[in-house]
Order: sequence, then C-alpha cells, then structure tokens
Amino acid sequence: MVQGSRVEIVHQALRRAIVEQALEPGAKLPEDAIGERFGVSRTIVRRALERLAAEELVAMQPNRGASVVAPTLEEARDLFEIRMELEDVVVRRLCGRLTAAQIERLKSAVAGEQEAHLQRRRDYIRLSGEFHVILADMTESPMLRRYLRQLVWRSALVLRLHGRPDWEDCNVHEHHALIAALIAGDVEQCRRLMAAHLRAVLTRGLKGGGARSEPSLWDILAVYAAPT
Amino acid sequence: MVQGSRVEIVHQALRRAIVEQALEPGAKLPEDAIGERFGVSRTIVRRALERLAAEELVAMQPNRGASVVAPTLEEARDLFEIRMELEDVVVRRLCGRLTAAQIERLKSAVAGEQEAHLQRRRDYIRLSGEFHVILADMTESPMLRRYLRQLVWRSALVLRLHGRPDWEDCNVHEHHALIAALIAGDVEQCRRLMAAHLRAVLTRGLKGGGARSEPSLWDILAVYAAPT
DNA sequence: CGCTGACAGATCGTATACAATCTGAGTAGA
DNA sequence: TCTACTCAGATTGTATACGATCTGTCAGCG
Repeated sequence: MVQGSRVEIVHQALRRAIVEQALEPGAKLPEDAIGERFGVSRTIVRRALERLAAEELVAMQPNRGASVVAPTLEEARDLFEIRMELEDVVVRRLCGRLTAAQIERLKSAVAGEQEAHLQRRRDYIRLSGEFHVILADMTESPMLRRYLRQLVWRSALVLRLHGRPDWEDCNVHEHHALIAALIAGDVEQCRRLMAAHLRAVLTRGLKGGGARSEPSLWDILAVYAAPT
Repeated sequence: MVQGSRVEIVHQALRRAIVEQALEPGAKLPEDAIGERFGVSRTIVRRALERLAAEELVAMQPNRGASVVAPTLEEARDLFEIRMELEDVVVRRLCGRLTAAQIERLKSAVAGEQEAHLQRRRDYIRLSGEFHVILADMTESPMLRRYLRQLVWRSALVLRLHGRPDWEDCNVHEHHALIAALIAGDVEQCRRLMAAHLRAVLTRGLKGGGARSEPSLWDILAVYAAPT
C-alpha cells in the first residue's frame, strides 16, 4: 500500500538528503552503494538519480557516475534572480486573497521553522525553504508550483555551498512580516518585502566570506584560466 | 562523432516528433516498438521516456506505459500565464541591449519561419516557438533558458490539442515588430508587444472552436462528475 | 440476456549478466 | 628522478531474462 514506487522512495530520500545538506555538494553517488543501502537494484537507483539530474540536483557524467551538483557562484546568482521573478508572481497572485485556512497553514509553518531554528535542527534549512513552496502551492498554478519547488531546492544547495554556517541568519521575522503584508493586501508592500527578503537571504548567504565556503575548483581556476 | 549518447538521440528524436506534432497528444509510446525502431533496447527507450516525463511532454502511468501528454484547457491557460511572466523577464533583460550579431540571428530565424509558413511545412510550429527559445538564450540566464524551453515545447503541444488547424495565424509580423521594439529600446513597448503577441497566440489557438479540437475525456466528464 | 471469473497475449517492472570505460598503482625505460 | 605504459579493480552502460500487472475475450452461471 505504499503510495510511491520504489523509484519514488529512493528519489525523495536522496533529494531530502541533498536539500538538508546531509550530502555535500560534489559528493559522489555510486549506484551500487545506494542500491545496497535501500535494498534495491542498480536499475532503481539509476532511475532515481536520473530524475534528480532532471531537477539539476545531481550531475551525471558519462562513465563517471553521479554526484551532487556544486553550482558556481554565477549560477547561484542567476538562480536567485529567476527565483525573485517567480516569487514576485506568487505574491502578486496571493496578496489580499488568502483564506483563513491558508493563513493558519502559513503561520504554523513559520512556527515550525522557529522551533527548528531554536533547536538548531538540521531540517531548519529545508523548512525555511518549505515556506516558499507552500506559498507557491497556494497560487494553484501547477507550473508556478513546479518551478518554484525546484528553485527552492536548488537554493538550499547553493546556500550550503557558498554560505556561512551562521545560525543567526533567521528568516522567521521576515516570513512573519510577509504574511502580515499578504493579509493586509498592499501589493507593492508585499513585493517589496519579498524582494528584500530574498536579497537578504542571498547576501547573508553568499557575501559573508564563509568559514565553510570552499570555492569550487571552477571558481578557483577562473583567474588562472584566462586565455594566453 | 555523435555528440550525444543513444539515450540523448532517442530523447531528442521523440521530443521533436512530439513538438512537431507528428505524435498526437494521447498517443501511446510502447517501449518495445520504439526500441525496435531506433535499434536500441528497452533500457534506453525507457530512460528517454523518463526524461520526457520529467519535461512533462509524456505521462507515464504505472504498468500502463507512456503516452504523449494531453494537457487540459485549464493547464494550457496556466502554462501560458507563466510563460507570459517569464517572457516578460526576457524582454526586460534584452530590450535595447541586442548586439548586431544577435539582431542578425533573430532576423534570420524569422526568415526561416516565414519560409516554413509559406511552404506550409510541418516544422513551422516548432520554428515559431524556436524564436522565443533564441530570445531566452540571449539573456545568458541558464535558468530562464531552461524553463522557457520547456514552456515553449509544451505550448506547441497545447496548441495542437486545443487549437485550430488554421495556417492563417502567422507569428511572423509580430516577431518582426518585437525585434524592432527590442532594438529601439523602449521597455514598456517591448513588454506590451510581447504580452499582446502571446495573448494573440493563445486566443488564436484556443478560442477558435477548433475543427480539430477534441475536448479531453476529463473535460467532457467535468459536468457529469459533480458530486451526488 | 447479462454478469462473473478465468485465461491468453501484450506490456511493463526489476534484477542481473556481461561488456565497456575509467582510475590509480605499479613497473620498465630514458 | 621522471615519464610512459600496462593491467587490475571498480564503476558505469546496455541488453536481456523473468516475474508482475493489465486488457480484452470467452465460457459458465444465474
């Protein structure tokens, strides 16, 4: 009576592991080992990896296997720019139109974030992204939902790779303010808050010369790879 | 010296067949038959189908195999709404910033469309979508490029399913006007033209009670499936 | 006459076998 | 000492075999 096939199970498990940053960017994902761990054959694992590759959470190189993607700084910025555009669409659609039930759902989601943050739980990052996924869901636009999910997932990866380990960058207040503005129904205010929020996430995440941030080989070699 | 693996070949071939509407929406895609046609095993075909499923060009049902998706009218509208948002981003980024080479490329693309249209070639629909893909490419944003490609491909499918077979709905003039506005550099004018263009495509495609448009079973039964 | 259940054919889901490819260690030669 | 080559071990790429599931047909029963 499992709702999902075995491929689905492996797929989602790996995605969670990536989004929650249990699997580091760049980590190798050998088919054999994963298959053994989940008790399935390589066929299943390969299909799950292929799906993750379609979501651009893992990269597959021919004859070299799969590994967790390690987006460059440039890709990270591009990601957030597009995400800002789509989140802008979301707030424009939602502003002043939230039902009581939706408001309740958003508030409990933020409460969950707060708790995870206070307890310094590993899933804080996932939860604080989940807030945006919930917002996207409420637009009832399958496309918006779909694309924003992917962008949010990849964002988590990016922040892990280029971000600081600070527990101080807390989204809870900004999420609260956003909910209030959505209820109030001032579109421009909503857009401003969302844009500011995302910009804050990005700069908090990227700008701080992270204690943890190991620049990727690609970035490192950028200087040295200049022609002639 | 093929650039892509065999999976890639089958994947792209099937996609072209779908986008060019050689494969009707709803068409079954049996793994055996396709494998035999391309001279590969089911393993390869299945992976190609899985990729197409990730792009939402085919739907895979457990134990029922794959078939070309047949988006509902509602999904079609959603698709175009999101596409309009992203195309808006594209023109905002490109307006007044086109290089001479880019202008040349766009013009020759439109010329190609025109030719295909005059000759009533099957690939006209693909080419007229390609114009938008080229624009997206020029933004140099991998994300924008990626998402817009998917949206354009799916658009072709939607227009086939719900559209009229008219050869009169020609995009060439609107594409020309758009290029001119992008060169001129008037952002608001660009946005207006793009929005009008897409709205025109949608209404030309969907509104006209198409001679060919068979409403899907789902739509048909909507009235009859009301509770109690 | 209509319904139920069994069966055959087709199609899909998964595991596994074998070939191809890559990686790194070790060795021979300059 | 350094370079180039070879080869074993590990890992992936692909085909295929076998079991599971679905669909449609047809006989048996009410």
